[in-house]
Amino acid sequence: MRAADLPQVRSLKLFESMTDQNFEALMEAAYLQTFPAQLELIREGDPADFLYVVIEGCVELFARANNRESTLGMVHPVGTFILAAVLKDAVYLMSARTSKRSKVLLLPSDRVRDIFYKDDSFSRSIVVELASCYRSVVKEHKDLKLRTAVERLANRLLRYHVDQGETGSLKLPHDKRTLASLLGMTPENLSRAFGTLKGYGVVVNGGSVKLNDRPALETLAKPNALIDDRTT
Amino acid sequence: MRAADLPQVRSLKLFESMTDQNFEALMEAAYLQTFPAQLELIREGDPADFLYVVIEGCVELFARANNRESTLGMVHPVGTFILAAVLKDAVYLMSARTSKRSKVLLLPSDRVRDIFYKDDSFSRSIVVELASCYRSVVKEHKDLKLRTAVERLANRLLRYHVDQGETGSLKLPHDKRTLASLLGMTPENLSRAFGTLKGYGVVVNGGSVKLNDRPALETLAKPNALIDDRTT
DNA sequence: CTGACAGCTTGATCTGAATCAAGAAATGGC
DNA sequence: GCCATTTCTTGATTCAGATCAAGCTGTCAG
Repeated sequence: MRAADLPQVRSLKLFESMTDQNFEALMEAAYLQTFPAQLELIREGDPADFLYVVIEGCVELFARANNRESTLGMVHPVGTFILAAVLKDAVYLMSARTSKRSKVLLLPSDRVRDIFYKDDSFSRSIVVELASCYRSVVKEHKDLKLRTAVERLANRLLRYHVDQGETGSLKLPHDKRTLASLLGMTPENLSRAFGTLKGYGVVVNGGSVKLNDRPALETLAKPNALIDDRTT
Repeated sequence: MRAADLPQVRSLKLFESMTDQNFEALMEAAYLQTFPAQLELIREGDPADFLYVVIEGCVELFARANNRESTLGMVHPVGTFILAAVLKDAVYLMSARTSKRSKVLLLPSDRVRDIFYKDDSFSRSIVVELASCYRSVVKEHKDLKLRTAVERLANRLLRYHVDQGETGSLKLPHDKRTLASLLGMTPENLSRAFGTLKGYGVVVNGGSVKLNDRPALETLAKPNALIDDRTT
């Protein structure tokens, strides 16, 4: 990878406190690449050759089985994916594709494991990242098992709203097809769910959403820190 | 805790390669306790004061929201639970109760974090354990999103069958109520799902299940290593 | 043995969500 | 700008699974 890209990568939380020597050893074998939209980066079942870090753009994690496909998560800058597979030297459980043009850092997994065991600071960052990813999936799982489709959508809108600065309106960060799959429903059903939310002050216009009656929406959504909070 | 219990704990994979000194420091503040069935050990939302290790018995992990309750997992010996909350010093995302009389090891979480940072061998074991838990939840999530209720039950039966030595019959390890919740369905629907599986050679008698037509059951279940395999 | 109770099953019905089938609206290429 | 393609919405219908309501079965205390 090019030397000009190094400072940008070095400043990521994952790498900032590791030693220069180990950082160089890690980057020596790394690739920083820009991929077009809709490119399949990894396929579930393949051995975990690289750890991926999304630097710019957005990557969709998904899985297939029984002729069905489901979106399991969206990774935004700066986030990693398939960390557990790399640490365990196992196969990927999820596939990944870019959802828009994206800059992605690829770190060879044997190198990551080497330095994980050498560099205490790096291993701590990794563990925090891994624990966070773990808790995110648990929250997703609770969301799916304990809520109806409309409740999931309502809470998701409230989350995006907070992410985007609580201005009373928000932009959907993904197309509705993807959002539907992420929320565990069909696109048709997402449309209808938006219809239901009209009664709670939710006005949709393409990818723009206005929340005109937050109290009503929250009464419906019943947001729960143990499912919706991104930080803990 | 009593000195007599130490060797048993020391031999657990999580602790076997750490230094004596660190092991003693960890155990000094630990409790090894036996709890009766149906005792709530932790409640979601509480701060993670202890890391739990199930030594004997069985512990159910579950969560509540919106007047609904769902079983998220069952922990058998020797398994840990709420490791991520302990490492992140955050609140528990799940509640836990004993499903039968159980012997459980409680490790104060500040002590676990201290020694995690001091003892390389321990931290590696922890990371492997954490990565494994993470991958398990991802698999659960895929199971729920990509399969119907009958498919989930069929695959679960095949899993128990393998766990118990592929003798052609198996014992359900939990009562049907719990199994239903674990599989994301109601007890009534579990009954009906067993009814459907009769056509595939599945004969149920209380907690005993016979699989009389494995090929048919597998055709229905379409087991998938990336969802069902426990080891990778 | 008997009654009470929990756990499970079965049947009837209802409901949330998927599917099927058109349209409508946005998007992109030329 | 205009057509072609994709994305989204809307309506009709079907289906899986939840809920409601009895009934059944095994267990256990007395």
